[in-house]
Amino acid sequence: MFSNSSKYAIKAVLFLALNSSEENKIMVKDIAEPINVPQAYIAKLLQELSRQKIISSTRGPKGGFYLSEDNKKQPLKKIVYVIDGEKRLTSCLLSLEHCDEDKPCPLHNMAAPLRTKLLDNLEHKTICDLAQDVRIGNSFLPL
Amino acid sequence: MFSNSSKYAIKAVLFLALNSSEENKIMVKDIAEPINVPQAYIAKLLQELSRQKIISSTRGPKGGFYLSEDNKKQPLKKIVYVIDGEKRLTSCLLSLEHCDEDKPCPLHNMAAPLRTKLLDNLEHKTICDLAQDVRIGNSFLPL
DNA sequence: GATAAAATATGACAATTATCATATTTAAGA
DNA sequence: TCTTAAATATGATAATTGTCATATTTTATC
Repeated sequence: MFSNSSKYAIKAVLFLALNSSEENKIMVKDIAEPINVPQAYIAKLLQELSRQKIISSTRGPKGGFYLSEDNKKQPLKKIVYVIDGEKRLTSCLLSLEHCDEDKPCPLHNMAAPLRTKLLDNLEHKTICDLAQDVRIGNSFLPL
Repeated sequence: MFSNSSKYAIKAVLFLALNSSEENKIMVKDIAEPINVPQAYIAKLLQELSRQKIISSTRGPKGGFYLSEDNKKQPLKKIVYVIDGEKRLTSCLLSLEHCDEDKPCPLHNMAAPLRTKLLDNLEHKTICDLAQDVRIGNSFLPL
């Protein structure tokens, strides 16, 4: 479904949503440990997310990663698209060129509606929605 | 979603469902071409499927691959499980150990019901169901 | 300014997955 | 029984993804 990298990225961003703010930046080593991802690996992903403006960062002493209010309003889909690329979630289940609603491939009718629904969820669920679910006990850590 | 190998395997099995029978076996080279998969690659997959009794084969002159009546009644899920393993379709979306209905991870509520439905479809849709869809024009080739 | 603490850029290494090649075994038919 | 045509077993190579290491740049503070 998602690549390992996307899973790690989602975990990191959710952690930031729950624990960081513009006034409370978090260093990569303090992110890596609680989300159970190797530090060097998550560092690379965080850099990419930062470059793509999905998360925020400042360097130097007292620096670190955090989510701005704007960052928190982004849909989950953005994370996956940046890390895995769009195709991973949207291409035909059999990777056929000529599969669409008019000429559905043999798996299309069975799976496409479900995937469309998933895409829709990823598009409308924001980072802060996810964080809120955790806060009110609709979903659970640890990551 | 599925690995490349699973996609290839599904295409090959569906091709056999539509074109082979115990009396009409098909050689690997005559499968590879119409489904657009490299011959050496699909050969290896067909061997694995045969070993797992998902398809049938005989060697020697006049040999080849085919589906027995029993083979055709198998659900799609079998193919994917044999090639990709069960975990690929059933493990937590974030690969968390402690995610289940009681303690759903932050993505679980959003995605798990959809995946359950997909699993259910894969379990109940048989090879011959797929072939029938093609025959009656509910879905389309080429593969 | 000098120093130190942080992210950033870059690239090397490892593991997994995809792809290709070939020698061996089996079965049909002359 | 010999030859030939097929799958089978095995393993080599290539590409992608995941993992790790480190030199560079930026910024805060003394």
